[in-house]
Amino acid sequence: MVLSIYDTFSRKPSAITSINGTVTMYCCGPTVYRDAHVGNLRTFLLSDLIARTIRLSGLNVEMIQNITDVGHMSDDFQEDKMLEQSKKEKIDPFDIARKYEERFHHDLANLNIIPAQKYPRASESIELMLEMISALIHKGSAYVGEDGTVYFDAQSFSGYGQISGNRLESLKPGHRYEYVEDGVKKFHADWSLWKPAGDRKAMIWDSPWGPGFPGWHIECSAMSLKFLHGHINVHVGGIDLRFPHHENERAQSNSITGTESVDLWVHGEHLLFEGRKMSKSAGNVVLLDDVIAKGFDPLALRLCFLENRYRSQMDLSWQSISAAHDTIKRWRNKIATWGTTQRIEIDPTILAFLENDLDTPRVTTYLRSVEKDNNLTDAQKANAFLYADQVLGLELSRIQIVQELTPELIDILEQRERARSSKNWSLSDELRLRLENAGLEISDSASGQSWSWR
RNA sequence: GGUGGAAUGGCCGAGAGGCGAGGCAAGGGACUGCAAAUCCCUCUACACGGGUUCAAAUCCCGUUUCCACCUCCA
Repeated sequence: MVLSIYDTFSRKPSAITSINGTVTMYCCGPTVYRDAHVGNLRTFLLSDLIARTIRLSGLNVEMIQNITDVGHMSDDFQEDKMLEQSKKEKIDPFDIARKYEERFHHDLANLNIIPAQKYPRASESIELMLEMISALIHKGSAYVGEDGTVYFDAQSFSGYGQISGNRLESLKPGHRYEYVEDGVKKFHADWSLWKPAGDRKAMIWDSPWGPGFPGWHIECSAMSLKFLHGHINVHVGGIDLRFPHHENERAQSNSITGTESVDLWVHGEHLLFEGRKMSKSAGNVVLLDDVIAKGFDPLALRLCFLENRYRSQMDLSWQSISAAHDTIKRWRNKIATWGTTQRIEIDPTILAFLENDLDTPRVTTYLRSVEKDNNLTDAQKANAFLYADQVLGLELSRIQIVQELTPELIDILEQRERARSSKNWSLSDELRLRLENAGLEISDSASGQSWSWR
């Protein structure tokens, strides 16, 4: 069996395809003009879960994730997001890109996401895009407007709208915003592949149509086809990219290859915080560093995500992160006492849950029942947890990290030991409170006090 | 207006037509000098109105409310 996952295009779960035992995967990556918030990270985690499950089924994965560092226009200011942030921080736009790109990788590592094989940058793939734009013009799928902008001709692609369910006619009004007819496009749904530089001085490149910069959608078509050898088995991204980004990407790629370039379109639903989509304007943005700063294991966030279906909107709260933090800690402690096995046996139940559209909530529920089942041996329990952890990625076999105690804390611990042996309970309780405020957990037993970090 | 989803107890959330997942919080108990941790127990819900069926949270029709997307977005 292999992973079967919900395909937005066909609107039903479909078995993952592969070529000679390898699944090619493309994941829409970040625009590196700011930190990724935990909602962004939920989508990046989805790619990781897919890749890990595919490997558990015995197939290889070749995975690419792009870094958008040019051409992503901001609607508010009609300016490139990179350049906008560059002005704000008063540093070179490429330095902005490298800064947030590094932080993106840092976040992925903290969430125990296995890196892709390659993270191609849009700014380093301009040649690829220029080639593709020329090819699209040559095929009659694109045209050069009077202002020097190269547009994709939406009507040239008959399947336009099949991913999102939108129809070209229905899109006409441009309902959300006051629609401004710019008069250069031939058709309202056409989009730009290459834009002339105009007044712009930074992040521009020469092209057959004069100096300028690429449109946002073309980078994914160019990089996915190039780096995944012309065909993508699985394409992953957030639900909001379904339209227009993926719709446009599909039109571009298919016009080039003349076939269906992507087998499966997988979309992750949004994360809500306090019942609303996490966004800057709503003021409810949470970063992974915020989670860590509150003393939570970043993998507690990972567990929170795993306990919800990737296709459901989920509402995150500090309470649920805290609960997940405690659960991971308990599991690690128990596994340490059960003993880790040398060889992990396949657990068909867990594998079946995962291969059934990444049903991670069922896996975690199953693990909780294994945890409580008195008919299982410790070795059997450990095996189930460690087998699942190959995909869950919660580092359940990790021994608690022992941080150095400060001399002050050591002193308080010794004082408390003495207070306890002389049965000075009020002093003992006071000292315990001080230790707990410093982030320790104290437990007393017949053999004396012991401590651990929260 | 178009498009894609959703509605389950104090909260979060699985649900396959057929004895009410699970978690968190809360309350009670065991253990403890007291706690913490751990373990045991308790708390019986499916938006509304119809329909199909021996049987509906689940299927069908309608209604209401909510979220998201409609050329910024993970």
